Amino acid sequence: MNDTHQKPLRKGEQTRAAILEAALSLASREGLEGLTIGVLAERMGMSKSGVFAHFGSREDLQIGVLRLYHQQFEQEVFYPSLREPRGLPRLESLFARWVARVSMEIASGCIYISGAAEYDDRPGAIREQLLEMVRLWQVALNKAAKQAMQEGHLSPDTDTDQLVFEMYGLVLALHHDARFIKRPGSVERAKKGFERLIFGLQDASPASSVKQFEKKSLKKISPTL
Amino acid sequence: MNDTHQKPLRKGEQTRAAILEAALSLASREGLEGLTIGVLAERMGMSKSGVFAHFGSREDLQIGVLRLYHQQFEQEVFYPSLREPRGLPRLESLFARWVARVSMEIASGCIYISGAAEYDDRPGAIREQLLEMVRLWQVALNKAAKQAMQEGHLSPDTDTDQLVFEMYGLVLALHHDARFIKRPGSVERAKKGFERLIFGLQDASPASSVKQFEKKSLKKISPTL
DNA sequence: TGCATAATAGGACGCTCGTTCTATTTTCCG
DNA sequence: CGGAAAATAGAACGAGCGTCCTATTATGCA
Repeated sequence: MNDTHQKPLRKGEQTRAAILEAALSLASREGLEGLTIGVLAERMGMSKSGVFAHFGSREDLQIGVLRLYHQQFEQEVFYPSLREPRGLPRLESLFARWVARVSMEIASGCIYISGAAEYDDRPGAIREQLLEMVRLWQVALNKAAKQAMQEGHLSPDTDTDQLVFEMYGLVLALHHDARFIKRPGSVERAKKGFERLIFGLQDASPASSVKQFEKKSLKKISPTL
Repeated sequence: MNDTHQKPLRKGEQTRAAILEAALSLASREGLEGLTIGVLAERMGMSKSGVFAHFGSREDLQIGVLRLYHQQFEQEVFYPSLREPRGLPRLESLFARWVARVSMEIASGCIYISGAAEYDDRPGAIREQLLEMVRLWQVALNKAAKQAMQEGHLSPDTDTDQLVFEMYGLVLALHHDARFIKRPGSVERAKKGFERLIFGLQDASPASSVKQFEKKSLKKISPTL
């Protein structure tokens, strides 16, 4: 009953972290559902039970992987973009870093995206955890879009939910074409799509020019746009 | 050596077809990789070996499911759209029917999309089959887009690969938000995205008005577009 | 109606999985 | 250093998997 357990000792946490790293790399390639304790143990040079003991169950391991991924994503994509000025620059940075990360992950795979497919219809703690993270990310994008509106960088009538939907679509298409079809040029297409998307949403009213933000020129799909 | 085998008898093909239908329904929910012979047999009220005998292997079963899905997709989405006049009407029909099918599949799942995630990195006959089908579909969309260009419905400089990329993105986002996040309104967002996409690509040159195709009005994201 | 053959059932196989139990080794603090 | 506690190994479990083999039942043509 009384919580008399001491702070856990060093070695355990250290290997636990190493296991989680290996597990993340494995889950990126094989999917969270394809992550297997046996293979993980082999890759770690440990016994199955040795690995297992660090997590109460496979599900806890998977959730640990999820949390680690989330942490990396925040570190690499979200936080650095907060250093950009709020408004369109920050929104652009979020998208650019997101695309950069996904395109670096082409060989391994984005767990947010592959996980969404795996846990479509599979209730449980893993789905819940993943859902929360993806929601958080979409909310962050939405907030940045709303700020861009408030700053006058985007039209005041912008439907930010729609904007985030389409941004997500571009990244999903990138992931799909690059990773499944293995077609080159997908990164450029995602960027181009975003430029076109933003171009159509920039505020055309003269007042907005006060914000020292000139309407970006569009390397367009169609010159007659 | 000599092919003296007769045309196979009726009953076998009949149950084979029934099994494939059940397998498709199962694979839609659980994924192709989650399709299991035991569960399938149970659902069919047959023995595992009874089911198995109709296919040389699980892989052949999965490929059969894939082919059945493709056939349904063609029947429901592709062929009906060919009755629309070539150009933008046909392209719009393809997209609309595609979206309609995916939104009806929200409870089960689109195998093209879930399969793409599952067979990202898993070489073999299944991936090859799936890849061919998805490529075929993208080529069909591309062809329709090119025709819309030739008919003067879209600007002659339209990058159709880019257009198909973004169309695919919209459907992927629809699938993601509706099926994983279970957020309502995704269908409308996909349609809205497509309208915006097409709006930006319509030919503004006066000559194009000859084609009796007026520039569609846009229920826009942003009224100041 | 018979009879070859197709269709199905039942059981067993080898494998991998997550998990548990117990024993052994390693770690780290008093 | 010594000894409690943590970390790991090793073996075994029960279940589910695809597949194979052999018997049994159902089918459909002569």
